[in-house]
Amino acid sequence: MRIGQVAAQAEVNVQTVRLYERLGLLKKPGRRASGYREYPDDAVTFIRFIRQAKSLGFTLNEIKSLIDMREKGSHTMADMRAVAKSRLQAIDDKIRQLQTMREAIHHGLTHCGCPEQFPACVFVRLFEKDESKSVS
Amino acid sequence: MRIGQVAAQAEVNVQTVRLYERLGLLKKPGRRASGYREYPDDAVTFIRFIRQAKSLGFTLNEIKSLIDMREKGSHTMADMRAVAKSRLQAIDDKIRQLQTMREAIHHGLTHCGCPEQFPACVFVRLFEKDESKSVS
DNA sequence: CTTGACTCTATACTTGGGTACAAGGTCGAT
DNA sequence: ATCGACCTTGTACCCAAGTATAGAGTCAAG
Repeated sequence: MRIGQVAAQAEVNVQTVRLYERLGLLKKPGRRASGYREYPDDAVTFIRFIRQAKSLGFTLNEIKSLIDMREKGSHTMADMRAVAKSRLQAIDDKIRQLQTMREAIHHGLTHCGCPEQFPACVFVRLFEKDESKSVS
Repeated sequence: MRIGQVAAQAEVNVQTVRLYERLGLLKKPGRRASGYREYPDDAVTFIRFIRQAKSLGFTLNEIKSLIDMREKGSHTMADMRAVAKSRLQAIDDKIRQLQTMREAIHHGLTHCGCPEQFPACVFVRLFEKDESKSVS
C-alpha cells in the first residue's frame, strides 16, 4: 500500500502519517525504487491504535512510550500499566480542576448574593477600583 | 510604578505584562520622557483580574471580550453572563469528555475480562495483527 | 562618572499536533 | 507520450500563551 491509501483507510491526513513516522510512532516503511513508501496492511491498524489512544487523552509522547515498551518486549505489563495509571491520574486531576472552576463560575452566575443586576458579579467585582464605570 | 514593580506585585513576568498590552487586555500606560511605561496602582489589580479569570478557564480572548464589554459600558450584563455561560458550557463538555476517557482507561485497567497478564489490554489488544510479539 | 539594575523594541523560540505549500519526480491509463 | 493523480523532501505556518535573547538606552547610588 502507498501512503495515500493508508492515510485514507486510517482516516488521517497523509502529512499526519509522515509526521508520526518522523516522531518515531510508526516504524519506517520500505521504499520502492522510486522512493515511494510501501506499507504493509497492518499499518492502518497501527495508525488506528494511535488515534484511539489519542482519543483516550494520551499524548503522542505517551503513545510512543507504550509502543517502545512493546517493541522492547520485556518489562511490558507493569510499565504499560504505569503509563495508563499516570494518564488516569492526570485525567482525574484535570476533572477536579475543572469542577472547581465550574463551581466558581456557577456560583458567580447564580448564588453570589448580588442583586439580579450583577449576574456576572464574580467577574465584575474584580474591577473593584473602578466603580464609576461599574455595571451597577 | 514602572513595569518591573507592577509585574512583581501581580506575580507575572514583565514580558507577560507587555504581551497583555499588545493583545489589548491592558490599556496602554503613560510613558516617561525616557520611554519607560508608567503605571497607575490599579494596574496590579487589573492584571490580577486577568490571572483570576484565566484560572477559571477563560482564554485571553474571552477575557478581552469581558473587558471590552465593560469598557463599552452598555449591554454589559447579558453579554458578560453569556460569556460566563458559554465558558461554563465548555467546561461541562470537557468534564464529560474526560469522564468518558477515564471510564475507558479504568475499564482497561481493571474489568476487561482479560487474565491478570493483560492489565493494559485495552491498549495491547489494539495491536491485534501482531500477536507474535504480544505481551501474553 | 561608572556600575549594575532596570527598561526599551524586535524577533525568535517553546509545546503539541498537526496543516499547507513549493518544486520536483513517478505512476498508470488513455 | 501525455495527463492527472499521486508521491517526495523541505520549509513554513497555525493555535495559545507565553519565555528568551539581542542590542540599545536609562536610572540612581556610590
